[in-house]
Amino acid sequence: MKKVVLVDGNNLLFRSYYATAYSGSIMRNSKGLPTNALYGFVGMINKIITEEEPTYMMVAFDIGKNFRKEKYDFYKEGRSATPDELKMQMPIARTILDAMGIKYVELAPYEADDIIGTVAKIAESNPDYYSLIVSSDKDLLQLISFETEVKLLKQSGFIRYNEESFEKDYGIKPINIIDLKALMGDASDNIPGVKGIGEKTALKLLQEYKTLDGIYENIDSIKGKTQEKLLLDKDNAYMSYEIATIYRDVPINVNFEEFLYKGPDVIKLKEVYEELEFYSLLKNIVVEKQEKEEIKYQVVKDLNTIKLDDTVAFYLEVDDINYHNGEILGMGISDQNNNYYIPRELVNEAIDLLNGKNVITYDLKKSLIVTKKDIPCTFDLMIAAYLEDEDSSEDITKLMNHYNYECVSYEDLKKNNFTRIDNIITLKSKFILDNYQSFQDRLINDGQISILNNIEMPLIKVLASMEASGFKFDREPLKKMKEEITLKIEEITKEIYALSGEEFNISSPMQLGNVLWEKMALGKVGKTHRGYKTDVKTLQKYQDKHPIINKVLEYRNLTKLLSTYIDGLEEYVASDGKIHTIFNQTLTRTGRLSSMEPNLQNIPAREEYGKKIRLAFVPSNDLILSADYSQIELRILAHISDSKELIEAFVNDEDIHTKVAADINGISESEVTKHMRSMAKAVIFGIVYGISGFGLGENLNISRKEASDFIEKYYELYPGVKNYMDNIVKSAYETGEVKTLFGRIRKINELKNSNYQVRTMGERMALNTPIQGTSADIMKMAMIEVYNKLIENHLESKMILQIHDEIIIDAKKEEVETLKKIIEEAMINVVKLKVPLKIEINTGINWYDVK
DNA sequence: GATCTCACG
DNA sequence: ACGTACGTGAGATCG
Repeated sequence: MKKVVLVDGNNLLFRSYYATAYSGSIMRNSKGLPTNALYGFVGMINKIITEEEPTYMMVAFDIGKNFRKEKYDFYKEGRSATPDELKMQMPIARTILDAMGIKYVELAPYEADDIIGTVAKIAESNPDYYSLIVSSDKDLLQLISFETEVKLLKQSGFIRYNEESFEKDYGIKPINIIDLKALMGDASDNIPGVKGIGEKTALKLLQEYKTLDGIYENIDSIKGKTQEKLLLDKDNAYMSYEIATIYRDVPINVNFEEFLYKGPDVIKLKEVYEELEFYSLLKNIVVEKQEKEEIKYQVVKDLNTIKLDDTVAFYLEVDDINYHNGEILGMGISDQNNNYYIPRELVNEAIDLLNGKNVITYDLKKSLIVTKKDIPCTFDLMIAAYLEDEDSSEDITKLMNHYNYECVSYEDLKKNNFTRIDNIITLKSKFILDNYQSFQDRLINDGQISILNNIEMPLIKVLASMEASGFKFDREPLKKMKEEITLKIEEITKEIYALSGEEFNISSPMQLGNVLWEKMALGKVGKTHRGYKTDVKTLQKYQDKHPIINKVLEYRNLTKLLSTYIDGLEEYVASDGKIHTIFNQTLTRTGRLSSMEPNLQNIPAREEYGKKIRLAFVPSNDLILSADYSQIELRILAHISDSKELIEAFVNDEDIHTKVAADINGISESEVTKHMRSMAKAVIFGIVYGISGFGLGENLNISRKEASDFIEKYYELYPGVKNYMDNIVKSAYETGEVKTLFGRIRKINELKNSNYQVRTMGERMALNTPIQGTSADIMKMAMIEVYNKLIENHLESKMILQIHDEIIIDAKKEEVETLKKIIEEAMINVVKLKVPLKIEINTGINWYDVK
């Protein structure tokens, strides 16, 4: 017999909340998050598990609308609202259950009782199962049967009821709990029952007449006041009967294997407890030692002793996370039969042994940079893991730990001065060899193998070449700027102190907030966790209130330029006078690249003064050339939404923002003002992000109503877009993921979250990712093409940067014309959409001058 | 280490 | 009624 334990989750949460809440101050973690209900909840769940040792376990929750309430408003009326402190804990209870390895089920408009009733009913149809229901709610007693028991929780301890013990206690059959409720009502749920009949009378009646029907059939033999009351409230009695009946056919797919209790994911559980600061519970978690891979390897002294199979994995360790400054520590090579450790002095030669083999590694780009060699490699596990939504950080050990390879993290390895490096490196190459195949299979199965083979793998050496080339940096233009800014900051600081009447740290949002919004009372603004909001948008709202606001804005502007860009960038200038960024190819959730140490994708561009930072970015050849896609995301939107109007506009090379402005306002394009055009532009961008009326209103400083009307109008004019938005969200809910035009997948677990906010964010991701991701795919393919063409044509000009829809070339001036042709050809023809792609190319003697 | 702010597409 | 636009990285402050 297999035991199915069914738990009323809401009941447990309420019990544990109120068990401690009345005392006044409730338990919270250091961030102020209330945790009392969760702490009790976890305790109860643990107790259930140890006492009952379930084979299958499920926790049911109430969520959303409630069909009883929909039909009868008075149901549960008068109940005091669930306190916010408890509400906040509810979604976390789900997270805890996930980490505990316990399945939970919730489905509006049903209550937890109904879900439990449904599962118990299905369990009853399997002779192998018997069920135990855990709750303090007596309603659930109606579910008791030969195969189903109820553990009724009491203030302390519990009573365990089966058919027999229930009948002994109550003198009626379990199912007649419904009749009992129908008669006596339930004050806590506001079920009326028959006025004036309580538990005692009701039980006596049921013992005699068995059921509600029985009572009314024999109403004549019931005497006096009781008969009067029963007749008066007959309708109420039957209505109460209906409400009290647990609905046992909730439309859920019940697969008991999903309820199988296999114990917690200790790593996840630890994380959750740490967040909640459940230290006493943390002590009880035992992270089982993963089985240690015993690895045999030989330290290679002579490369001639190595004989490799056709398929080999290698892993190269470098002594700095930022590999541009790193030295090779050593290399591991694994094939089917052997693991070799190659000491650093032999690495360069050993790489030649890989020629002609099927070579697998983790983080090929790093190896290309540090060896400065062309390494043949067909499969980068780091990228495969990224595409499969697994750990793909620069530290391979995260992925290894996930697959039970015990391996010290890179951070700790470095702290220990890279001791035992030979053992660790060979373990890494062995791990790569052991696991690449399953990732390859997964990529083939989900259709992402072409993303790997045709986009990401060829892109690796393009990025490596860009990083290695670097962007030449001339400190000279910034020197004057730095002096100017430093002086100006001093000045403004004094002015701010004078205007506010006190000295404080202007860079501290907390102190600044207190001065502006409390002491000076310049406006009513929103709060953050720590104090008042002081961001640009908030400040701008009160710009005219007091001259100090503009001073603060200027202070912010200048300190940002100084610390992040002027001082910040200088630190990254290498001995060759260039800045070598690192492109992270396995980070963003949409498929875009990111750039770090330093980030060259966010160098000031929008504001004239900040833009002067770009004066320092100079060619190592003759010119900086920039090629950027015009409105690529909108063109992609036009394509994938198949919007007739948008496609036509792009095909005719119309100014899309002007066109939309004209359409929305019902005027001709020549009548569109600048203002109208920029409004339209904001609407269009908003749409791509999954905007709300509120959001657009905030952004454009117009009323929410006006903003909503704008959006509405847009949908009317471009029904294809609206249609796309609805469909993509719908399919994302069905499949839990979205894809780009080329099949790159993004899983969106947020859509399964029980929290409304998280879910709507998931919907916006679903909307935006195919657009942003497709654009990223296209740009990556174009870059590969440009790179290959540069080599084919033996050009000395180098691609050095990508900023999402733009590439930057360090150009030789005599190559500019050829470059323009090559780039245009590559970027425009990389894919055929229903709309043409369009690019713009500009050059300048430095990055600032590119126009 | 988390939070706030701000730079980019 | 909720809370309110997608994707990033970095510096300063705070606890």
